[in-house]
Amino acid sequence: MCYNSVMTSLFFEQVYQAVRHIPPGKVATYGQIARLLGNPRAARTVGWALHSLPSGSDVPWQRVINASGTISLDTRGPGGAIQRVLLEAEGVVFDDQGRVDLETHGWTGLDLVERDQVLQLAREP
DNA sequence: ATAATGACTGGGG
DNA sequence: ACCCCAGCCATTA
Repeated sequence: MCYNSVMTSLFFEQVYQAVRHIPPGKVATYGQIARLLGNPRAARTVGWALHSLPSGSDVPWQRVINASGTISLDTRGPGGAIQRVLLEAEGVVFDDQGRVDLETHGWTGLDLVERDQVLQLAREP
């Protein structure tokens, strides 16, 4: 529940738990995570949660991209470049326009039982 | 309590 | 298919 002495909110914890379930080589959408947590319109907040992650966390933040299949961070800058490298190292393929085929690499999500476990985990780590 | 802040989205043009 | 924009919403200051 604590990251670098910083207490995070329940919603942020739920986001982190959900993202931890995305397997290597797969990607999820900000909106997809938001819907999974029962807050379908909190996509921006999901981005904010990942934004506030400390470096060195065990959350595979790189596996979350936008609904267009592209990396939201500026891919010309260091952050976006790192995200792309990390994903490619997991086998994720980018087309010539920097897009990921969500049909191929999109995470199918959790079943209901796992979803409840995620929510529960976030509540009581 | 109020206002600002994003690693977002869906729809319209 | 691409660009623009209004709507969104948990967190911060």
